[in-house]
Amino acid sequence: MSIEAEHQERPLRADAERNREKILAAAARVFAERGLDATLDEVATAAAVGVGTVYRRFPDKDALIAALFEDAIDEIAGLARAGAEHEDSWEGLVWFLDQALERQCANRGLRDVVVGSPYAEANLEIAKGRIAPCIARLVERAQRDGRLRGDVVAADFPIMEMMISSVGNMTATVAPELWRRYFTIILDGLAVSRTSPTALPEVPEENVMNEAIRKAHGHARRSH
Amino acid sequence: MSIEAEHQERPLRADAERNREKILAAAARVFAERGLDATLDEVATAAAVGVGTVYRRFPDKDALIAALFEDAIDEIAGLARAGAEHEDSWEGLVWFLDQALERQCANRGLRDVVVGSPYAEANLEIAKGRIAPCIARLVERAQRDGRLRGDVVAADFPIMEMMISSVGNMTATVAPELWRRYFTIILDGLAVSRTSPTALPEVPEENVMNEAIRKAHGHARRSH
DNA sequence: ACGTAAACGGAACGACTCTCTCCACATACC
DNA sequence: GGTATGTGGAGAGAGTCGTTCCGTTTACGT
Repeated sequence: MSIEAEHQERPLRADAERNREKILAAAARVFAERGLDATLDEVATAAAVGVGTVYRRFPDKDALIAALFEDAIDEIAGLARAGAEHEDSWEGLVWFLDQALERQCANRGLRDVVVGSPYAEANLEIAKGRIAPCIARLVERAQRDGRLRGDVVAADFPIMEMMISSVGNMTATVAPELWRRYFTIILDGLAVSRTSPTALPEVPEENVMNEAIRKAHGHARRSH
Repeated sequence: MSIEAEHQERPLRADAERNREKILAAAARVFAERGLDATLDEVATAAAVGVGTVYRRFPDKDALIAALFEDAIDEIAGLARAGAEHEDSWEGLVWFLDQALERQCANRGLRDVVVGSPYAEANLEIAKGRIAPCIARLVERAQRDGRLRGDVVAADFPIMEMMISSVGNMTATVAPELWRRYFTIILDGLAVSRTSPTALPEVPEENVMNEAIRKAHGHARRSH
């Protein structure tokens, strides 16, 4: 109709482009640490920018979140496909879970997206849909090879991931690798048979729980 | 000093006592379903009583929560002691975990208390302190008997409990027994050795996760 | 029966929180 | 140097939730 069918909007002014990048970087940091509940004011402050600037680049919070996490979700789907190419089916599955968990445990925002926060739900469910079939293939192959117990089902895996990443996120600041203990225990439970347990990494301090709880309340305090 | 040293305050008027009970019952129901974030207005409505009445009986929200959960926490400590009396140390441990999880998975409020919500923290930490040593004894005994893998530690158990109960609470309305699958898998991972996996209960529907997520957003929706 | 202390309901208060808008002011680019 | 573009951040607007207050009702002793 008008001038030309150029969906490409005119390039941003140099400073605007610079700020856009600062915002994305800051948002990535803030959402990773605090989860998707973090305020856009926090993001703006972390980017050394005003909130208004954030809203000039991204129509609303959901759009910013979608822009940040669409790639991350596709990356996970890619990992699942890569795992399927491992010659050993069990190790392919374990490798995929390890990689996915590493990301979700280090990034509270990513976990929120995957587990399903109210944010950007609509914008990201198509992306999330791409993961399920990949996992299904990984699981079936490991079961055919007699390595993965036959009574688990593909749908169990997202649930176990969210279970493990709940530990990961809770203890992220206190003992960032602690989730691997429970991941190892679960893997030992998923194997068809084994003669002795796989060695566990990083013994937890007597009071990780308490410290994690204390820290968590620092940022999520109720009013009173 | 005065009239007499009767800490016992004069008995409540009949209707007041009746309401006190209605409030406690309603609070138990509401907190079990919605967790400690539930409003006192919700509790009052569920008790068919005004908020003012709740505040006449309990100085504040924390006091109500403490009144409700102090017993529940002591009960868990009791379960741990009971588990220690089982002749088979492994089965004693499993029995205790099962009992504790049954309670925490059916009761989101109890889980919040144990995992450490900001509510009534001060009021209940003494009660919580009674549990840890009981678990330690259970764990050590099962390890001495060579049934429980030696590289786990008592402090791992509260963490695994919170992991499993996170599934329990998330899927409570959709598939209330689903957590038992992951409990079983973890037990298989905790045993020193086994030749074949323990049968898993209740296969999850293809989309439990999604439904659970959808339901969860029903009650915890952000503003927008 | 009746008077009064006790209890009641629930509107409203106050103190937050968080998204998003608005506009006087600054800046990059032609 | 002129102007479209971009900026900051105060504050509007819509919540949420614990707690209080007080006009009304009710149980209970006399």
